Amino acid sequence: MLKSDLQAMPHECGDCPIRHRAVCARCEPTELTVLDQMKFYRSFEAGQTVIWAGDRMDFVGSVVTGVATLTQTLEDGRTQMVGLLLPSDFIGRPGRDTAAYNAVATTDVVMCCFRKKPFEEMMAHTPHIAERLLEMTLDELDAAREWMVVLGRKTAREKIASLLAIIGRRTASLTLQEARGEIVFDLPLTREAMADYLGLTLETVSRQISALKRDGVIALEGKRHVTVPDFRLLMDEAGDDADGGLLV
Amino acid sequence: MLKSDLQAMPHECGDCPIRHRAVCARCEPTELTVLDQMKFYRSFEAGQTVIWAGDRMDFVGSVVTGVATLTQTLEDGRTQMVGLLLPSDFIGRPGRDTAAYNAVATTDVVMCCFRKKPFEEMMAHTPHIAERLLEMTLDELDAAREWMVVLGRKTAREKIASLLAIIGRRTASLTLQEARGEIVFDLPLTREAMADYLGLTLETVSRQISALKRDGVIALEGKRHVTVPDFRLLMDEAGDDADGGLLV
DNA sequence: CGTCATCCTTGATGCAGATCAAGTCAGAAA
DNA sequence: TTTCTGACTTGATCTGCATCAAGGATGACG
Repeated sequence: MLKSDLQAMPHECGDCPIRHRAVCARCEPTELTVLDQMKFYRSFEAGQTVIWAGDRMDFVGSVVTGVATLTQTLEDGRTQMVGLLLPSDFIGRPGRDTAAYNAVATTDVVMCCFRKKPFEEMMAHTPHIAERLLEMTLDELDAAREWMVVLGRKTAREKIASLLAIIGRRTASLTLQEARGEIVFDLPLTREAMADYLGLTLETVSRQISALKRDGVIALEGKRHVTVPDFRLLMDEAGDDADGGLLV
Repeated sequence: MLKSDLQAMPHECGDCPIRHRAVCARCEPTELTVLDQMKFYRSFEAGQTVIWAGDRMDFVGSVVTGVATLTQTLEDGRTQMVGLLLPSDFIGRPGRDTAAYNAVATTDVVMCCFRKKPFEEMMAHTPHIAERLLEMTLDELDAAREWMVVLGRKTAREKIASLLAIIGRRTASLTLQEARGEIVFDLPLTREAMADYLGLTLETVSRQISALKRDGVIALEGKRHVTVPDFRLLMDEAGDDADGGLLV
């Protein structure tokens, strides 16, 4: 655990897998050089906590590989996931010095971090970063609003289908599959994490996944490896009007 | 309707009621002069639609007075509110040319608008605007995440209490009441709109409001005028761990 | 090889909130 | 005044998901 915290990752920004999608996407070579010198990598094992809500947070950063979650907990233990962080997603809020949510790695995760202070100073001088961060935040807001529709108005079956569609589409875009016809991916979340995402219990998640399997909407190999024979069918089950093009 | 669309509002930015909270909050006098010349006011009557999802949107703007809602609708008519726009809140997304959601005025509303193109150009040259917009968007994202917890994990009674607390706190901050002890306000939403906010039916909203009244958590005069004798008590009913200081 | 823990599935039952169905109330129009 | 309409309330019943409970599968580790 300690070891992994400090483990160095000898990446150059130039061949960074999230170079064109992360907060640094718009930076010019000279700006990138500065960032390159500021940045440091941190690794987290699956299940490890990145930060607790309320704790002092002196860095911001991007998920390079892996999946992490943001969750909020009520005093009696009910928990709701409020963010699903995939590669290129940003964590931390400039201008705030404590974490607002629990962040947990659900797979092994590598993050590219910057100490908050220098990053904020750089933001003030480098419109390319603030610009990109605004764009990413607006995208996240759209995703949060789409998610609110799922939480507020969809049935359990539709919720599961929606989540599978989101993960499937994002995975497809990373692996250059097309998000139609057959797509294949691994679930990066336990049943419980899916329940926390969707405002359900893990039993209901399990039942609905079994039902979708029984109805041929998905096929499972083990508990995590999912094949969607017809993505169109899955989208229908999700109950959206449009094809959900917003989320990416 | 047409008349109200075009009605001019002879405001100077200097004495604008949302001057210090809106997207222009950080602008300097010279920048304000430019905005002052670009801006135009639009008024909407209660119930009037500001814009339909998917429609071309060639302006952005701020709510000056009144309350509007953003809603998303599934094909079978299920509706979820995804944004509640109070004075100083921003509507529209720079860089996008169609509306993503339905926007409806729920009370009479006055908006301060800018044509999108000139506003975007100004944003590119005026970091103060982009800066403030980033900050506001991050706040909205926090609010959306808080809302997700409400939608996903709270009971009907807690949902109602949460909504009353949010409206009460915001109203209090506008009218310089303190958000503790007794506070008094008018609901700017119908029962149906509250239901769409909270992912409930209007019957359940009505029943839970009656229950809170019966239990002395709130008092009602007519259907809309609410007195909260002890704001602390209402917060307890909302089931949050903290005092929800984030939302404002 | 067993055993232990974690994650998951499935069944039985209960209940919160949805749905269906009458009303009530207050303000506007006639 | 009556009538109408839109917003709201309340009651009766239904149902989707939660809850409670038991057991299965897989992999790590002795």
